[in-house]
Amino acid sequence: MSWTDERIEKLTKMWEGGSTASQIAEELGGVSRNAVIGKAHRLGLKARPSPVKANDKTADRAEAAPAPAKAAKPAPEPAAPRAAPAAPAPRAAAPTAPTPAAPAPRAAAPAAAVPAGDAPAAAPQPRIVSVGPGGFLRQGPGDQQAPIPPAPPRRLVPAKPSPEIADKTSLLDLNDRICRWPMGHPGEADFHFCGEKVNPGFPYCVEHCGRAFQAQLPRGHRRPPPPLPFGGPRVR
DNA sequence: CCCTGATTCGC
DNA sequence: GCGAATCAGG
Repeated sequence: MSWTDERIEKLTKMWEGGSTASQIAEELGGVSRNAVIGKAHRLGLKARPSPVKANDKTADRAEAAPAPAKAAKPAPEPAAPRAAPAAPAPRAAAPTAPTPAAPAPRAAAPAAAVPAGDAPAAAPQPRIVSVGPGGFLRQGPGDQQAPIPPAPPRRLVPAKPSPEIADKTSLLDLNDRICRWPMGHPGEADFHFCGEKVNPGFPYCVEHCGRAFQAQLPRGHRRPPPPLPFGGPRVR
């Protein structure tokens, strides 16, 4: 697969929307998670909370002697790696949380680059109450402007499996007082459980206890095994 | 182990 | 430019 404009667009959209690289890769199809990340970086749209990049400890005091015991590898010159990434904003450590780029007062275009080095004026920033999942900003009820990155498009799942089993005993309905004898095949839409009142002391109702527990007959008098509750192993 | 994103580097 | 391999934190 190649990176067509459409695919790039989708990647960009999902990436900025907060989808994980895996989700994006799955959605696009034909590409791996790594491919998505690599492409995203090449496109210049990086910058999302990375689980591994949270490092930012101020150097600490009372910590001198212990040997670093690190860098078992090449450890080349710290400077001059590869293509010098135009480090845009080496701004001093901001005391506040690293919230997403403050919405520009004018052009609301979510530009990837934030070269604005020094903006002394405190722009009419919306009052940020909290940061929701995906990094979008919650605002106070009085604030007008809608949150610009709207809720990230997460994958949706149906609230209910299907109306067919709505009145049937599902896995979640099981307790130790109702018969858990399976009806149908697991994985199928109408799979459910017996749901009858249990035979006290047993996990099944009286009827299914009769199926589950059978007297051991003397050798030579065994009957062929009863049909398995699931109808036997299924072949896919 | 699983997940995540970041980085490297041969192609 | 691409992406597998690798790294490293959660």
